[in-house]
Parts: sequence; C-alpha cells; structure tokens
Amino acid sequence: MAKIDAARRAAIGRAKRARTRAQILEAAAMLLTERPVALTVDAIVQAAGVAKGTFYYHFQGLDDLSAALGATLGASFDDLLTSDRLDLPDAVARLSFAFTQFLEKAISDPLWARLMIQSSKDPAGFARGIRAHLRDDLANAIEEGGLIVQDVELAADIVIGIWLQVVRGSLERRTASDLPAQALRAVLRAVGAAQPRAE
Amino acid sequence: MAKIDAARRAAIGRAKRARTRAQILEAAAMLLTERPVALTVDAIVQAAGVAKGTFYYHFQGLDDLSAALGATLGASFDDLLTSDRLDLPDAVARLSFAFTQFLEKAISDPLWARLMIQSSKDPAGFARGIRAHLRDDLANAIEEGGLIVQDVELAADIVIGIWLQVVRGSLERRTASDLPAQALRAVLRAVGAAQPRAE
Amino acid sequence: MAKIDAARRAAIGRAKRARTRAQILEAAAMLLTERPVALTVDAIVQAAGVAKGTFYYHFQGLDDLSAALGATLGASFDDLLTSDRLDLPDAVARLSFAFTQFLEKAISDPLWARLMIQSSKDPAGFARGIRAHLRDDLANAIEEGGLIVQDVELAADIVIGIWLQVVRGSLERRTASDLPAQALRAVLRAVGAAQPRAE
Amino acid sequence: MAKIDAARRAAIGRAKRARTRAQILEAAAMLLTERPVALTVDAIVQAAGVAKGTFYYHFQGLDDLSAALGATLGASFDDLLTSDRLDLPDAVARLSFAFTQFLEKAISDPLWARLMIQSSKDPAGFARGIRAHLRDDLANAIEEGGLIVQDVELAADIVIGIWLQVVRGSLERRTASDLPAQALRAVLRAVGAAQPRAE
DNA sequence: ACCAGCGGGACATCCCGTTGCT
DNA sequence: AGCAACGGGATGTCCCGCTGGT
Repeated sequence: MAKIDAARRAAIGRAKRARTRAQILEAAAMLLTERPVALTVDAIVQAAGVAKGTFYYHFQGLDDLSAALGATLGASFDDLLTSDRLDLPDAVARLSFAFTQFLEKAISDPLWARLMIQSSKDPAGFARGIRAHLRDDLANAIEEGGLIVQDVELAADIVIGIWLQVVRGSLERRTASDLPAQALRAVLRAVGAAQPRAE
Repeated sequence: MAKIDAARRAAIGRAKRARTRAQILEAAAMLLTERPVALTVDAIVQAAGVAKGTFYYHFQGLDDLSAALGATLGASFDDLLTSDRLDLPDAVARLSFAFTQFLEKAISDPLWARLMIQSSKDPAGFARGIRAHLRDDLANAIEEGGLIVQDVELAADIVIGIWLQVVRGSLERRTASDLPAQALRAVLRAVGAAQPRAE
Repeated sequence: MAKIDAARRAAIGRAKRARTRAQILEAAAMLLTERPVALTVDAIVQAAGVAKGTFYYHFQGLDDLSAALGATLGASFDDLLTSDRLDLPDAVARLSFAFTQFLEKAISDPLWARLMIQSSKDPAGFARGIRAHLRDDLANAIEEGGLIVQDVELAADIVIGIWLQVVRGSLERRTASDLPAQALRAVLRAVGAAQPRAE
Repeated sequence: MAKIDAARRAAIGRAKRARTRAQILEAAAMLLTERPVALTVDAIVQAAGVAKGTFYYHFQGLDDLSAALGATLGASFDDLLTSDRLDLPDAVARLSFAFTQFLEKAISDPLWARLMIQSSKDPAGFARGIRAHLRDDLANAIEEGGLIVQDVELAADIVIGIWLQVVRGSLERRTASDLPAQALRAVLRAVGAAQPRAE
C-alpha cells in the first residue's frame, strides 16, 4: 500500500510538475509577444501565478527557459514537416511545401510567429537547424539544375528574409487570403526556380 | 560687443557640445553592435569616457539617445540617396539604385549595418520613412505595368526582407564581391520586374 | 490537509511579514524625527537592518511607506478616542476630552508628536480626518450656543493651531506639568466656550 | 577718464549684480510656494533664467540662499512694524497691532505667507527674532497684570499657533473680510487679555 | 558678472537568485 | 513541488558644485 501510494503520488507529482512547467512556459511566451520589455523572471512568475522559487525549481534561469522555449518551438516543426514531405519528388517541391507550411502556421498562430521572429535574431539558436534543412533542399535543387542562384547561402538568405518580413507584415496588417501562395511564387522567382505545377 | 561675445560664446559652446555629443553617440552605436541585449547608460559613459552627468546633460535619457541615433542614421540616407536619383528614368531603376546603394553601404560599413538591423525591429522608427519611399517606387512601378506582384505591401516586404537577411548574412560570412548585383537580380525577379539594362 | 497547510503557511508568512514591516515602519518613524529633511530608502533600510529589496517587497516605494505611516498614526487615534468619548454630555466636553488626550499623548510620546507635526503639512493626509471630527464637535457646540466664534473653520484653525504650536514648544522646552490643562483653558477661552466643570 | 570708466562700470556692475541676485531670490521664493519638491539649484536657475555658475557666484549654496531669503523676509518686518508702534500705550496694544499687521500682510501677499510658514519650521531661523519681540510684549503685558496666562512661552505658542494656522487656512479657503479682527479677538481671549478699545 | 559644459556621487527602483518552511 | 520572504547588486535618473572661457 505504501508502495502504491508512492507510485500514485509520483505520478500525480509528475503530472503537476508538467502542468506548472507548462504554465510558466506559456506565460513567458505570452510576455515575449508584448512590446518592449526584456523578459524578466518577476514578470513571468506574476503572469504564471506562481512563486519565484517555483520558477527556479523548474529552470536554471532565464537562459534555461529560453532554451526550453526554443525546444518547444522545435517540437512544433515536427508537426509541420511530417515525414510525407520526404516523399515529394524534388527539392524545389520540398522547399515549397516547407515554406508554405511555415507561413500558414505563422498566419494562423501569431504567438508562434512572434516567437519565431524573436528567435531569428540569435543565429546560434534552433533557427540554425531550420537553415540547415533549407540549405540541404537548396543545394539539391542547385545540383538538379533548377535554380538560377548558385550560391546556397545567398539563396537561403533570400528565402528566410522573405519569410521573416512577410510574417512581420502579416502581424501588422490584414493579410490577403492567398498571401502564402503569392509569397511562395515570389520566393521561387527570386531564386530562379521553375514554378511547381501543384503546391 | 555684447553681441559678439554672445555669438562667440555660443559658437564655442556649440563646438564643444557637438564634440561630446558625438562621442556619446559613437560609443552608443559601437555598443549596439555588440552582443548583449540592452544598452546601458553606464556602459555608454564608460565607453565614451565621460561622466554620467554629462550624458544627462546632452540627452534626456535612453529614449532620447535612441531617437538621436535614429536621426543620425536618417541623416546618412541623404548621403546615399542624392538628388540625382530622381533623374533616373523609371521607378524600377530608382528602386534598383537605392537597393544597391543601401547594400553596398551596409557591406562597407558593418556598424551602420548593425544599427539598421537593430532599428528595423521598431516599425515606428525612422525605418518607416524608408519603407514609405520604397512603397512610392513600387506603386509607380506597378502602375507602369512593370511588376508581377500587384500588392505594394507584399512587394515592400519582399524587398526589405531580402535586404535585411542578405545584410545579416554579409555580417556573418565573407561575401562574394558581386553580392549586391546578385541580390538585386533576385529582388527584381522576386517582384517580377524586367531586368534593368544597366545597374 | 492542503487547507491546513495553506492556512498555516499564510499565518507564518503574515507573522514574519508583519515583523519586518513593523521594523521598517519603526525605523522610518525614528528617522522622520531627526533633523535632515528627506527620508531616504537607504537610511531606512540601514536603520531597520534589512536589505533594499526587502523594503521594496513590503512597500511600493516611499509614497507607499508614507501612506502606511499615516495609517499607523490613524490607528493610534482609535486608541486615544475610545468610544466612551461619545458618552460625554455636550460637544464642548467631547472637544476638551479629545484635545487633552492628544496633548498628553504628544507630551508622553515625542516621536508620535513629531510625526503628527510632520503630517500636519499635508492637508490631504489623514489630518483631514481629525479636522473633520473636530469640525463636527465645533459645529455642534456652535448650534448649542456655547461658542463666541461662529465660523467653524476659524474655530478649527484656532484649536489646531494652538495644539500644534504647544506641541512644538513641548518638544523644545521642558513643559510645566499642568500644560495640558492650561492649554485647554486657553483654547476654550479663544473660541469663547464656557469652562467645563470637570475635565 | 579711466577712473570715471571704472567708477561707472562698477556702478553698472553693482546694479546688474543686484538685479540678478534679486532674480534668483525671486525665483527661489516662487518655487518655495509650489507644492512638493525640495528646492533644487537646477530648478532655481532655470526659473530665474540664469546659468548655474551665476547662482554660485551670488550664493555659496542652498543654505546661503535660504539665509538670504530669510533676510529678505526680515527686511519686510521693518515695513510692517514701523517705529510708531512703539508709541502705543501698552503691551497688549502693541501686540495687537503687530498681530493684525502680520495677518493682513499674509492675506494680501500669499507668497510672503507661504515663505513665513515654511520658515516657521526652523526654530533657529529669523522666526526666533519675531518670537523674541513677541515674548517681550507678552512679558510686559503679564507684568502689567493684563493677562490670565502667566507663562510667557505658553502665551507665545498660543499667539504664534493661531497666527500660523489661520494663515494656512486663508491660503486654502476664501477668507471672511473681518478675519484679522476675529482672529485677534480670539488671541486676546486665549491669553486672557482685556479687549483693546481700538485696534 | 555671467555662462556652457562637465565630473562625481546620491538616490529610487527593479530584479535576480537564495533560503527556510510546508 | 511549491511558496513567502529576503539579500545583494545593477541601473536609470537627478542634482550639486567646479572649470574654463569671455
């Protein structure tokens, strides 16, 4: 019985722990989308409705929390880029698929969009992983002779640059319903890719 | 004689004032390009070699200094976009000229580039003026039937997005010597403009 | 059990909190009685033996502390003007009772006296409440036909003025043992009240 | 001629000096009447329209300025208590004359009134001189057997207390036209003096 | 006699990370 | 797992008094 109690208690504890952690992460994400102030622990714990000690029980500090936020974002990529993407015939199609997925996600989830923009400023963050994937697709596309731009880094900057700024625009203005399609066509023209038949 | 005294005194004061003010502004600009997030008064006055009181004699506070930095950047635009730009035949040519000027300036002056990137985050700052100019050129180009993209805001986002990200890339990597030309061609393709004959 | 935990925790927290809060308030009150003009946070926390952060944990700032000090003073009035004052037969007797109580309290507790004098400068503070009570008694006395002075505000100024200055005098000089009685008689003569039979 | 020049210049200089000094004093007095802030040199020089160096040319510092302000106030007493006061027959009449003069001055010159109130907090200031004069009159009145109150200090506190508070009241409220007369009668009753036949 | 500019330091405020308790 | 309270320190702001110049 003591054993059962301990096990149940542990399970409950784990669940509670996860819930509080999520509360803190959510509060931090919420605050990151608001205008000016640098994220402060005090603000986070107040927004999350927990005590300071609780924050430091779950995270080492602000850096740790930022890393955790990044991991949360990273996990969302798996949802966006499901394995069936790999079945696509060529690199340009994969790139188009990913670009569209990311843009639609950003438009439908402004909070996620703001976090992505915030994170784009740190080249050492998880944005590196995205860029690496993008570079692979672009390198393949260049090998397949499908691009005018021959410099992989320049091509990546073009794709990322358009994505970031279009997302910023979508946060500030009402967006046309076909914005993702328009933006994608502009990207493909920019890197000099033949238009994909179907998106 | 009193008049001369006042005039001379003012002139001397202005010279001294301008020198110290410039020192502070320069130090602040220098610090803005370095990693850490927040510009602090202590760091600025230490870098500028002046006392805190001197900082507050010249500026109301950090906000005022930011505004002054913005004004300094704004003044640099006049140097880049001289009046002879207006002699260019069509809107696409003017846009190409401005894009190339800005990109070459960013590559040759990394500090200026970093300031521009920092400032791009604040949509209410002087970046608005640049965007307004850009929008004018794009609207004209669309009227002249020279663009595929028909949405001025989207076209502006594309141009600015490529510019910002290419500049970021140039700060982190060695850039090819023909980067401005390549980037310009990508921009023109992206918005669907006919290539200009001469750059 | 969770309930008990929360209750006990709150009780313990309250006790600790109240102790430290009282320390800070006491230190601030002590400092207010000393010469220099301005109450500073540094001086308060040093006198109270706590850290600056602790001060700002308990109070929003200096203004908040001033308000708290005022509330402390206000609470002391309840001790002075107990409900049995209301049993007194007429307004002049009630006024005499309150005046004497306040004056004896001031003489026996110089720190309290200094705080009262300090606070008298702010007409918007809690001194307003005292004045309101005094005005009530005086208005009643005038209605009962017991005063020569017919203007309530003037009468209040006379009573308060004598009280404040006599208290100031008692802080600077040795006071005669029958000072409260003498002062009270002067006040009653000033407003033109018949002498009360018993004080 | 050089001599004449020097003399004239000195005369002009003295005049200018006096004018600037007066400007500073006036600005300081003006600021003292405004609500909360402690008098600061910066505020004074800005209000006076002179430079900081000028302030320190005329005054040693804030303490010196306060002393000068006190002297200015003191000088105003000579205007109020002209020598013909000494011709009055008895001490009570002299006291009544002075009280009325001071009160009428305060009502007609609120700035002067505020300065007096401010200064009353410092027992070492020029208020001491006034109190000394008052004590003389009161002591004489007691000797002449004209007062009920036998303690000179207490009598002085009563007179000063009523004066200060009535003046405070006149600054905050509209005052009845016969306020000085009413207040004087209250004072005389308070100290137990026979009413003077003529004021 | 007056001024512009500056150095140095005091102060209020904010915020991070720790501690002891449950 | 969570909380209330606290210590310590960094930062923005203000302001005094001095300096060199005319």
